Amino acid sequence: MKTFECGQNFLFESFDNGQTYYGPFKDRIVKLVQITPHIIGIDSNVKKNLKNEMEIFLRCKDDYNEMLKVIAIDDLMNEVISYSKGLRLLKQEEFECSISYLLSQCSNIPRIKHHLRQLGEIYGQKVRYEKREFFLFPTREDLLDVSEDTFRELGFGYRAKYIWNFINCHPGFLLEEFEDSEEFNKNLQCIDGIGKKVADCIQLFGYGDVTHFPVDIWIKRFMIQYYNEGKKASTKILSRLGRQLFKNWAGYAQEFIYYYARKNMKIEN
DNA sequence: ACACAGGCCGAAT
DNA sequence: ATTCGGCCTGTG
Repeated sequence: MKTFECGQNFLFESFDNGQTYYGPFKDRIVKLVQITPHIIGIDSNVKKNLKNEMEIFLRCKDDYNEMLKVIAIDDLMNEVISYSKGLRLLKQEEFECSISYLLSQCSNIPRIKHHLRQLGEIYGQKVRYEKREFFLFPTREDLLDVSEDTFRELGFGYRAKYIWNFINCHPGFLLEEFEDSEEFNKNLQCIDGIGKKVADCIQLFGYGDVTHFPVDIWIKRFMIQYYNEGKKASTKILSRLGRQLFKNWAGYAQEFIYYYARKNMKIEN
């Protein structure tokens, strides 16, 4: 399932080469099965309100075809789309998402997954589901008593301070709502350890604001090569460019491009 | 063994 | 407004 192979979520995993994925979502373990290219089967150890929760998680209300039309701005994007089509953007749980992207900086996917799994195994609730053992991701409250040193011992390195600070110094953060998308973005960047890229990711994947266009190293390579005549540009500039090109669906374009770029672009510079 | 990661921060241009 | 070194440490 492309949705879980494009680096937006770190805790869902497949046990059968990609037909079925299991992972934590809020208070439960969810199973998603690709039945046909267009149909996803859903199950969970907690059935209550499952359909509604999954419609939000999988962003079922988005007009996928409309989105495709808007981001198909040229031949290149048509190629990207035909390669990445089927991928769904997720609207993840806010706290887990924030911690994930705070940990992601200057790291790599296997390591990020390892760190997040450790948090689950130590501080999250254990759940048995279909004869397997899973762990929910801890809530902010679950992590209030954990010291910065402990996070360091888990291998977070200099990110330990960011994580501790986020948990302990921004208790109201998740509840805050901002009318203005830009204002929220700036407020996120005021938090220690959150810069432009991480703020964009949290806003896009955690708060469901698909107008944002996070620029990581892969997006940067792609954008510079194809939409900036090979000239260097800052992530800030490229993020703005992405939003100009792909309008209100920039977040989808970003994930489509990411999936495409990781598989198809050679590493240069 | 030893650079290098899906950045951020602060200081110095 | 842009560039640069340092930050931690698991992974390749």
